[in-house]
Amino acid sequence: MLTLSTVNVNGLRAAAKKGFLEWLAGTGADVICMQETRAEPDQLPEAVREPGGWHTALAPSSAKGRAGVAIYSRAEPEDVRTGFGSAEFDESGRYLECDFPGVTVASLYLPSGDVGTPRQDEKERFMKEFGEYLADLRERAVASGREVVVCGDWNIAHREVDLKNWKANRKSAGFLPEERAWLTEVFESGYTDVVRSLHPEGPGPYSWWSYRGKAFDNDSGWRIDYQVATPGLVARATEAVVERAPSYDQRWSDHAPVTVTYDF
Amino acid sequence: MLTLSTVNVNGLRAAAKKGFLEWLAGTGADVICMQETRAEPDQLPEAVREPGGWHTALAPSSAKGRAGVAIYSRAEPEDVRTGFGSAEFDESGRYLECDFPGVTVASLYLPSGDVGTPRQDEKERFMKEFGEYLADLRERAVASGREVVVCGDWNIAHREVDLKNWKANRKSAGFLPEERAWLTEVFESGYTDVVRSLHPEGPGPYSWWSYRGKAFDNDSGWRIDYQVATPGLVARATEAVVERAPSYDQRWSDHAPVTVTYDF
DNA sequence: CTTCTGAGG
DNA sequence: CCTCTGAAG
Repeated sequence: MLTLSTVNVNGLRAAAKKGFLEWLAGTGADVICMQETRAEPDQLPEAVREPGGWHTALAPSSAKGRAGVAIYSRAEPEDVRTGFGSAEFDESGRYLECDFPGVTVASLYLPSGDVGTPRQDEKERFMKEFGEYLADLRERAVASGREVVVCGDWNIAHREVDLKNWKANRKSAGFLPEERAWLTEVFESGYTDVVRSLHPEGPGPYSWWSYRGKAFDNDSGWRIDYQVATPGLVARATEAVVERAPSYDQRWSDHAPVTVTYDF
Repeated sequence: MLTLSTVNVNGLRAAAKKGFLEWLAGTGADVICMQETRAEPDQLPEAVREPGGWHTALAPSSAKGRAGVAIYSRAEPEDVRTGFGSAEFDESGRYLECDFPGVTVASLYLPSGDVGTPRQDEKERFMKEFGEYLADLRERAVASGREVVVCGDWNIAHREVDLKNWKANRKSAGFLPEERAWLTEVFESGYTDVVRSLHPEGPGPYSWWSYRGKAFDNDSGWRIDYQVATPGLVARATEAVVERAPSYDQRWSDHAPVTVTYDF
């Protein structure tokens, strides 16, 4: 049994002040992938950087206060690797892999952008490079008989059922035709969207609600956090939940943890 | 009877969220001089920009989020003037005058600096220019039979009794020999430190406690907020209080209001 | 609306 | 330690 959680914490320091550590103490997950830690290891309190019972792998961004991914695991990883061989992105705190027996778990934070801005161009460059890496990763997994799951904030809603307001967002970054097409390619290249495979019907479950306006209270959310896995894992996935907070004030991030149990 | 308060609000927007408006509603002051408003008029909520029963004169800095002085008064001023004729400082939100019958009330926010930094050089340039202006202001007051009081954050403790830890601060900006000498000059040129004249004994009353460490709880304060007045007002000053908050959490600024009643 | 930063205090 | 800012989300 392997239970995997992924959550964009929107600042690990802020999250820790608002309840992340209580969630961590209560979770049954074996591995937790985090995104947007937005901190150097030295900036984190001890209880966050090295919580008892967990091994922690951190990949901060070279730009202070930006991005940053991490993987916490009850078992010590066999190997830890940062980046995916990209000159542009390997120091940007967006990708981290940990190997466990028979399975590689990755934490991904795909750039977010706004249409017509340099950040959106960056997102597109990332998608291109990372897509190629995913193909390579899969080939190596097949060759070595390992499974792979890439957990994280992909910053793209795949289909209309993956966001509350798809009509209003047809021209919004995160739901652009080219972004959706890219995800489709990923999902047709030997990787599967595990939550959707367990819950074929939408709408949702959403995993992100903007802090702006009343998005959370109106459940005006997006499903942009995924566990994207190779077939051996998909076949063994038994349960998926999005741990939506009970109320606005009980949130410690604008994203909710996406947790999947694998009979592995 | 004229009651005058002066207080560095350390961000009028923040202060308003923490109790400034309640203090305003309860004060018996007729005129309130404020410093470090740190806001453009448009950034202020209506209840702060135009509270009922008050006339408000604002002199924001041209640099957003910095400095800024204001004068609130129950009576409408006869005249309002910003700056003191300085090319360098007139747009910096550091000086504002309001005329009332027989008396000119000014709100002053003297720059603060750190030894060896450009800000300290700026403070020194300000002291020099403003010292000359004070002499001129006094001459005009004498000639026209008006009184003058310059209220504000002068960012200088005058004597050893004016801060808790004078020995440790002999080389600190705000208690440098040259700054203290400058204040002595002011106080020997026809202006008087009204609070000290009513309370000749120190230590204190302090008007500022750093937010750092336990300065407030230890009463490790500085007296840097003054009402500096011409003789006709000094002679009529009957009572002076520093409205130190009852506890750390009840503060809405790191400074306390300094309130003087004049039998005028 | 929130989290960072860095300047300023 | 606190309040702004501006970038970012």
